[in-house]
Amino acid sequence: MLQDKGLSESEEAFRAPGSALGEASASNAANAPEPALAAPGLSGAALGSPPGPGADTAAAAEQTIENIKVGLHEKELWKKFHEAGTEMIITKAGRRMFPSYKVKVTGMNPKTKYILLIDVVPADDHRYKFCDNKWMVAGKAEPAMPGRLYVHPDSPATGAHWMRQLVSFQKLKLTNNHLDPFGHIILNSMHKYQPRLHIVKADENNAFGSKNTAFCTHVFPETSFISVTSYQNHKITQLKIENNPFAKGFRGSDDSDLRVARLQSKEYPVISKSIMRQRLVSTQLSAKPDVSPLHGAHQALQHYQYENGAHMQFAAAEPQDLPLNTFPAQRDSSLFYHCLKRRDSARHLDLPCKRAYLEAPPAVGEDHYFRSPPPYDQQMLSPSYCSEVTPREACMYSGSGPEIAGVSGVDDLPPPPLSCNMWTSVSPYTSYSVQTMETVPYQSFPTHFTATTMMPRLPTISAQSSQPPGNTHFGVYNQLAQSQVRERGPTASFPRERGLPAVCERKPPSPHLNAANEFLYSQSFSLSREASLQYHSGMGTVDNWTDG
DNA sequence: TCGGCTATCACCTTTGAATAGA
DNA sequence: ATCTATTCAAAGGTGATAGCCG
Repeated sequence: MLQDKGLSESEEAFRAPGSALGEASASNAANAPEPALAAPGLSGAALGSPPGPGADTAAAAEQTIENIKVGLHEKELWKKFHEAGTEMIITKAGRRMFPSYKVKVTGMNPKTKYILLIDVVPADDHRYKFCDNKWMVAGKAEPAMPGRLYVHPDSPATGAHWMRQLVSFQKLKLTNNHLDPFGHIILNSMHKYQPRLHIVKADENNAFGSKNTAFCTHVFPETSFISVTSYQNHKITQLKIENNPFAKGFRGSDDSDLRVARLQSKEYPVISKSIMRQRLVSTQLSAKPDVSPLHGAHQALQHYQYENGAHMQFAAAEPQDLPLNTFPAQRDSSLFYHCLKRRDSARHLDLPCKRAYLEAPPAVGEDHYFRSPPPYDQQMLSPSYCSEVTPREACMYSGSGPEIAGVSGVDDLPPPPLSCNMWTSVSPYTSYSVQTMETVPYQSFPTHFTATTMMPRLPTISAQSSQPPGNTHFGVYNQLAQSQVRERGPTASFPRERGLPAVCERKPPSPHLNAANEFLYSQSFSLSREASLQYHSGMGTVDNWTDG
């Protein structure tokens, strides 16, 4: 839970132009249900605090999803980690991210309901090793893990709700357990990943996967990280210890070492035996040939069939012998990556092992997986498309009924609970190309930017199966795991908001929880793969959704 | 042999219930 | 009777460490 101090700092910073909160925003109208007349930019009321009741009507008429701006909380902290090469521990039981992913959202329609979710996609197709105090490519990436989404527990909620306070994803957990039953995001160790925030509109005209679903995607390059099972870079270890309150127990004597080291102008202070050991290990590693021992072992997995995998590639990244911070530090943190129609749908891999896993998950049936993302149109990259209003398609899970979509008609009631975690599917590695907008939209789009999808890991298990095109299947797995129950279960009452109530993290227990969970667990969806779509500044809508 | 993974540990924060006081 | 503040124990998160495993 974020401390009051942190929140106030955050909001203060957010109100300031060019503040430490990186912002990302979409522009250009695209969504049919809303008039596409919004002027770019935000009103003052939209910044920092939700508009008052009087402003709602006007705001509702003008605010479209492309006007949504997202600021990364604790951007400076993220930058610190990024510059050192962020590492995130992954464990079998799941480990939280630190820094945690928290954002400030503005520009939403206060009365429209939105779903906020995060996915974590591979930043490239390499496996890394830490050698000579830096990360180096150690081979080809292992097959991607089952793609999962972390849906914010408050979803769906009104724009006013999201804008009222920081939106915290601090309970998101990362795991390396391929059979993880808790809905944590599954990653491969020693791989580089990029978290992405998706905002999906969920009003009655845009009900969670229905036609014209609008969404936008926000990526903060400084939140990229390499997943590890134990820290490799002692600098990261120290940053974690210094900044993570849970690790306060490891401060102590090291602090004196740090002070001494600073006095001695050492770049890397001598901290502890473990750090010394790490250095020795790193030194030893540096003498090893740059070969991934697992590479060969996973060759067989490269046959997994898939399609519609996202293509995303950080243009500035040099895969060879790079420190983690391959994103230029000077780059605007609010880079916005366009979601594009995938052009190269013929790119397939056949991975029997992975497929077998996906088709027979331990606790979830096949129907609970996303199977296919919609295609994306690369042409959306062209500025000439920006003002067009054409059918769009988003690869988004869908729900049937207002309960899940949050279309209750009573905006200010607590939104019905939605599972925090869902199975999506896995599209094994493809390459990725990334569209970066920085602060000058629609310029300098690299030509290699072929395609991205909002859910690049949407599975395509049945891509070449008997399932006809246009009827690909989306499945949703709901996390019913004890962790989630514990986090949001009936015992998680709210006698009062201790500490900070200003973070969208906890919500009162709801009697609808089980129903929603069951719904999500059992529902499966499909969407037309042939539907055309266009993305405007990372926003898309869904056409031709069909319930499975 | 070695790099990566896992279980376990001590330490710390967070959380929520219980209690006391206003 | 209600609300607020304080206390405390349990739960949970952290990095460190040793040992296992492929």
